[in-house]
Amino acid sequence: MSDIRVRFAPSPTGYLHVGGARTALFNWLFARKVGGTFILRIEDTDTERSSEAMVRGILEGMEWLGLHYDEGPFFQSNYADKHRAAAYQLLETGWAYRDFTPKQERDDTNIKDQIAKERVVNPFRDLPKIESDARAETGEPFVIRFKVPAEGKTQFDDIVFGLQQRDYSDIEDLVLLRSDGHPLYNLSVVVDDIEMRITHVVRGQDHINNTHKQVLLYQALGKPVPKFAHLPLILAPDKSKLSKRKHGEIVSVTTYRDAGFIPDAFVNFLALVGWAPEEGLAAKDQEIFSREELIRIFSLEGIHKSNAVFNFTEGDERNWTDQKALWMNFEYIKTWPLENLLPLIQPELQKAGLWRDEYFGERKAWYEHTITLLRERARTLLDFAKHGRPYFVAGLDFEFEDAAVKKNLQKDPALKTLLPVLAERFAAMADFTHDAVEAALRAVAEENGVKAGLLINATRTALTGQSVGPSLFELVPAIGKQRAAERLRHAAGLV
RNA sequence: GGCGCGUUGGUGUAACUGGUUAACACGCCGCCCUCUCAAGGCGGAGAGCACGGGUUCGAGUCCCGUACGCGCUACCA
Repeated sequence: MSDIRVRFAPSPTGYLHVGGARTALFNWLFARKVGGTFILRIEDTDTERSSEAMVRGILEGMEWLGLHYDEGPFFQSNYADKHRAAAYQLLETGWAYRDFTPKQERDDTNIKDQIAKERVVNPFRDLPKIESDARAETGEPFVIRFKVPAEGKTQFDDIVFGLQQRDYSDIEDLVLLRSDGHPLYNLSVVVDDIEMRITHVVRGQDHINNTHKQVLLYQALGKPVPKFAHLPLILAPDKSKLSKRKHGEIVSVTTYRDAGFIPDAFVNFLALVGWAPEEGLAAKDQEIFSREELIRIFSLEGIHKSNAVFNFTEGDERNWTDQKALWMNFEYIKTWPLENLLPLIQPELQKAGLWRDEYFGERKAWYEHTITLLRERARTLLDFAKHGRPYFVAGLDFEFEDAAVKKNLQKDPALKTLLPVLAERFAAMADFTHDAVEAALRAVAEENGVKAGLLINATRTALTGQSVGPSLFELVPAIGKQRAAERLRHAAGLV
């Protein structure tokens, strides 16, 4: 195992955002690739916005994606003492100062804007230490601010964005400790990353500005600066930042779990937004990658700089999320090894009350064959219970779609007599196979002077209640002789 | 406003250190197959690489400017 250590550090917002999921994924891939350590740390220093329930959403998302962490979850709030100590250390070493400006004054946005615009130097910045200590002694409230040097600039070489520089004059004296003694984000992050010996910080591009501040903190604390890789953002179709408030459930990965996505498919999709394998590492134009392949070919250098758009149509039920993600899921359902797929389908059938343990035993062959039939047309895992219901229930415990009944059963009154005829023919068959069923059905059609198609489509609806589905002669044997005959007789009543 | 970053078809991406008619996938359209719907096969439309200048024999690839977009600009994270 190498000594490379990375972390994913979400704030507990109650759900794992797709952008966050990709950040987690890239950290995970990188760690696995180099044999490093992947750490999960919950940034809950803002106690007002944190709760256990909020954390659970994150954990659930990680779990579903299969992004297992080697250490954690750590909770940043547990280390507040260390963060505070660091703030006081910086105060002692002269890298920070007490700011006694009353809070009300600071909360006034007009005053704040003015200070920012005119680059007003904080009056407490150079308050003599003795005086500062004395005022603190009397109980006068203060915040601890970092003292950004007057001249010079920060710089770091971002793995994705290249050399980044910032004049000190463009960085404000950030608050390290609130007046209630609460440590703030930039300080906490740096102290924790030092403590956890993080070597590579891989996070969203929206943190680039913070990074300059953090570099300063590392230096003031006399610690080595880790390497940084900032990721481009994932935007909504209107190019605005993807947010739950604005875009709803589509941003939460649990939505994809609940919508019947295969986690590997979603991971595969996510990996390809903002990143592509470097030439030669993967087959040209390859897009389907297993986790193992992704780990093998992943590199931070392959991440690109421009933001990506997550393409979906609001209000469109079929294209409720990115079409390529949808396609990817379908592709996995269709082509994944059956033994991978089966464990994901079982819970879906159980939820719908369709599961029978004999699918593991004497009905195994039938079950697996039926699943291979259904997977051809399933777009999500949910479809196995939805479209598959007629295959798994006894009798007539499934829905007849109105449109299907109208289109295929009520199309020709002759079906009223033909369906029972077909039922009897089926019931009398010894060999209920694809070819035998086809021969029987075509014979009935010919004897009665109707087109086979009429009977075929009517039979499909009779047996499944649906107008679409697998090839009929595959379908009928899967339903079986008994149920097929029974459903055909029943359907005659619907004509 | 300030600071930073970005810009290849509708979307995601490709195009070795500048070198043939800018490639692939999703989506879209059409044809074939066909018992339905998909899938699959074949074909097509769709960007001349944000725009304007340069450098060069030659630029999507280098330089400058403009526009647009995005991020950050808290005693939030």
